[in-house]
Amino acid sequence: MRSTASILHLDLDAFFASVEQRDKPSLRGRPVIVGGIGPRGVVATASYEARVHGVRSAMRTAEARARCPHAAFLGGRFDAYREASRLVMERLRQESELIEPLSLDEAFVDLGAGADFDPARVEDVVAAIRADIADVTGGLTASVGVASSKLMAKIASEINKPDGIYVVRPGTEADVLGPMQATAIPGVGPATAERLRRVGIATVDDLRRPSEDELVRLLGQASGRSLFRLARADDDRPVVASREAKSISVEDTFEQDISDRLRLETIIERMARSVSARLRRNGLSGRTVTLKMRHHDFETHTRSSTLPHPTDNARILATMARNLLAGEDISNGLRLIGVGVSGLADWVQDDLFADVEDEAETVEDEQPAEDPATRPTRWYPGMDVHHTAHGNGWVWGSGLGRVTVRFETRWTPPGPVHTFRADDPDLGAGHSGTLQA
DNA sequence: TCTGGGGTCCTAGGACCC
DNA sequence: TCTGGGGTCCTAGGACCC
Repeated sequence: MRSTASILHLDLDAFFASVEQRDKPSLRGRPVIVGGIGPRGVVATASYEARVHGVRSAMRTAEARARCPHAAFLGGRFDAYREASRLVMERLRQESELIEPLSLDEAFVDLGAGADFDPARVEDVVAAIRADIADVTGGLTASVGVASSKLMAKIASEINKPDGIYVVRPGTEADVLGPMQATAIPGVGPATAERLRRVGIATVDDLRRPSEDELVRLLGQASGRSLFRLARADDDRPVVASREAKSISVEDTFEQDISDRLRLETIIERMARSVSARLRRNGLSGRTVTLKMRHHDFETHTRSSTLPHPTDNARILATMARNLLAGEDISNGLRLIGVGVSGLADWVQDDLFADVEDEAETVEDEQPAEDPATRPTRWYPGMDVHHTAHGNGWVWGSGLGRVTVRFETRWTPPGPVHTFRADDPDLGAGHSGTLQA
């Protein structure tokens, strides 16, 4: 723990939903819910207008619909989120070269790594950052915490959320933290909270009573020791600029359980191609292939096997994953399957045999599935579209061979709605993103 | 029409080696 | 015909985060 408040944590408010409201003027001020649209979907982000009705992240979309039927339910446009995120991270990097992104909407910044940081001026620095972020992203707001450690900066950014800032004065960390629930400490989730509750620990102050050895007995070596220190706001973890990926994976929950082995194998092959493509795009290869299976009753198993040498070859990955499926009883059906690769190396072994076939595979990387049951919907709510006569808009809804589009963009007032045939040749996918024209 | 998708880290047991 | 300890790798599962 350093003596100055020079670690900043920034968290964009209701990020996915805010980007949607920015780009869809008719949704501004209205409840917006971004996440899985299907029968088994869950909420990724709810706008604050939806949170008023009790809608939360990770809630089933069906429950969110019941709580907030008048909300707009959107499938998500990750290209747009990535672009907004890139602009935010770029701005943070102007403040200090030492920034640690945690996800698209969150990052730590080590202000102390900047040469001329003046702790007395933090509030001004943060005000400038937030003004610039709103400027470059078209109005997105962020919540910011500044403190002498990562732990307290992250906790501080929650305090005045949304669109707020909180600076923890050095020396007051333990006092700020003490009265909070133990679950305020990142890493204390439902399971840990329940274990703590059973021994009468609810708040961080409670968490300071047991000895370190008692916490280790209760929670294990790593959690016990780290929680003993974090409860006292004792945290000297550095801001770390970039971390290398440890694994790459793809998974899919089916609308209905699948027990047909051939269909599952087809899906596995498609997933192996997708993982292979991502490995190649990043110049990586991996040794361990993991097949994840979630059964009809939600019981989840993984099976893995490890190659002597790393590969990025789609056929090898697919064969390994298919072999892992072979030993499993799937007669009651699977609700989810996933293919992952770990043991990553940032080099690719020369493959003496597969070069020719690889060329062909590269071409078919990430093609849509042939299987109608798993093919992505052509028109999903929220998706950007373009019509030759009406211009740019977004899909409001679709079904029964029709698609309804609202023609408006980030830079227009709320626009009109028109319905087309789903196969209307004048209608096509638009550019997800923030570039004008 | 219960319960996403993409990750990270930790634990624990067994194999194998020294 | 043993007895032990340490280290590393692999596999499986679980907690947690956004």
